[in-house]
Amino acid sequence: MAKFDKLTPRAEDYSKWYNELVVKADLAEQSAVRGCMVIKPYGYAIWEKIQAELDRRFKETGHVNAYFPLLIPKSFLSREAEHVEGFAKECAVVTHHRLKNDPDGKGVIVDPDAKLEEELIIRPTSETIIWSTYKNWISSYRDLPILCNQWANVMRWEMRTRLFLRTAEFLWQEGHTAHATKEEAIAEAEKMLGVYAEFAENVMAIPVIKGVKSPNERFAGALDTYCIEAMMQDGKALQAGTSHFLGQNFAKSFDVQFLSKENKYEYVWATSWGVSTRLMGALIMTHSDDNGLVLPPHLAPIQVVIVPIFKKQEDLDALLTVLNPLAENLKQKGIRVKVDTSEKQTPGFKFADYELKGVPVRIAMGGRDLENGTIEVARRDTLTKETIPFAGVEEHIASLLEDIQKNVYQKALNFRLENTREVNSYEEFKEEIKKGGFLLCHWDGTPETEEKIKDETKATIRCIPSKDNILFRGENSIFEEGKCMVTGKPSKQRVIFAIAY
RNA sequence: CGAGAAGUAGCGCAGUUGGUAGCGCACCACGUUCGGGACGUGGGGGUCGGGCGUUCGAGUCGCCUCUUCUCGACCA
Repeated sequence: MAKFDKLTPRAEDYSKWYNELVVKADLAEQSAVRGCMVIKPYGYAIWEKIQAELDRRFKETGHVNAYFPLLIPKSFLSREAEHVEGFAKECAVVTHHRLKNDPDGKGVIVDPDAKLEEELIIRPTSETIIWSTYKNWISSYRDLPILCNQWANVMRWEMRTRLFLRTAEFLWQEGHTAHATKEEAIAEAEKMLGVYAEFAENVMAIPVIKGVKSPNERFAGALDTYCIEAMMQDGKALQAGTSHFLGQNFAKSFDVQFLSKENKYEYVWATSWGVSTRLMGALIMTHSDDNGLVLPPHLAPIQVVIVPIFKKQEDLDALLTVLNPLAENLKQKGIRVKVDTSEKQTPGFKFADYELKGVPVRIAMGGRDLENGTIEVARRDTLTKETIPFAGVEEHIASLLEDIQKNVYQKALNFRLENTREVNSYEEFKEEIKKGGFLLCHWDGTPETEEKIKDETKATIRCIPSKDNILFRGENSIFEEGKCMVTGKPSKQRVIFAIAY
């Protein structure tokens, strides 16, 4: 046995485990630029699956893709007061448009003569540039609604970054819609939250809680922020997606009005919604184990890897006479298969490596199997393997993939349910929050109380959950009225507190 | 921005009192291996983050500087 670096176990150092896994599973790495990551082909393949699945859902709900510029005039950002307040501290600014040779002869310097008339900021989000554009697109109620999405990169100059979870530059999609009525805009924001939740659960196998953000956690410039929240294996919460009802804030800031059927000018109602490469972090921290990544089959770039075990070329040739048709049959069923015939590594290395990369199903076949008409099938989620008859293995694999998809979801849901509890006093809360997980508590609805809790315990309100969530097993009093655990004032329902990423 | 740590081969690291820059992995060649991270032999690869200084001589000592990581602060 050769020496090789095993992952740091989760129990030893969760944060270290995550960092190592991202790099060793070939998902991403640090780049030469602080805070910016290189997403490697394997990681990007997963992101492409995420994109494809989401994009299809956006189209199905009537949205179209467009592209707006990377650079935003500085003055645009300040049009909406809360918006600028939220983002100003983390904007990269373009001030010049030319370099020139350093007179010292060492490299280049910024040409002071090339200073921009108006400085440009690299988008931290695109509401302002989009609403300045929508002004030109909208004049009548007949122009509405506008249902645009864009796939783009954005930049937020974060102090501390972590691959996928918080990077200075990240990839995302941002939907920006314009509506004639408040009701329609709210319905849109809620609909897209539903799309995110369905996608997270069915494709990513991540159970999420749908809810509304408290005022403290609301998007800068929104009237309401809806969100899906997930629980990571260390008991911390991760916001996996948000959808905002923006009211008429941006329409007023950019003077976007339409003439109604009644021939009256009205301001347009807006929403925006987005998910980012942070979902990759959620994916990793929801399912993976000490052996590496665990991918839900619906997202895995390789769903089934076939590893022939051979000594000589003729052994491989013999195996391939059955394995190539098998791979072909699986492809016919729409299954993503790789046959790894490389001689560069031994089978044992390949087994460990595909485990590290989270491939859901591994098939191995050697000379012995060939004689016996059997094949070895191993599943990544349970780390179990079985030797089964070769005949009819395709059907077995197809249903196995579905089993794995369901199992990883169920496992994550069970974990969340086991780590969600009701807490009634602030004293109890201070103790319980140290153990991690979601705490369901009564809160008086004031930012002051939330702030106090945050200062004293680091926990924040992740969301005010809506009723269509599985939050708890059995009896609970989540949606009953009660008294705030801190102030004793009345509370309409319990909210979710947690330490968040 | 505060505290700590670290920059030496592609990666991970060692380098004692200042004296010709090394190890493991990876890479290349050949051979043996191959059912859970194989092995042997041979080979290629370096501006020791950068600058200045001390010294006959600096990876090593001093000063300056740049960068990265971890933990805080910050994070709509």
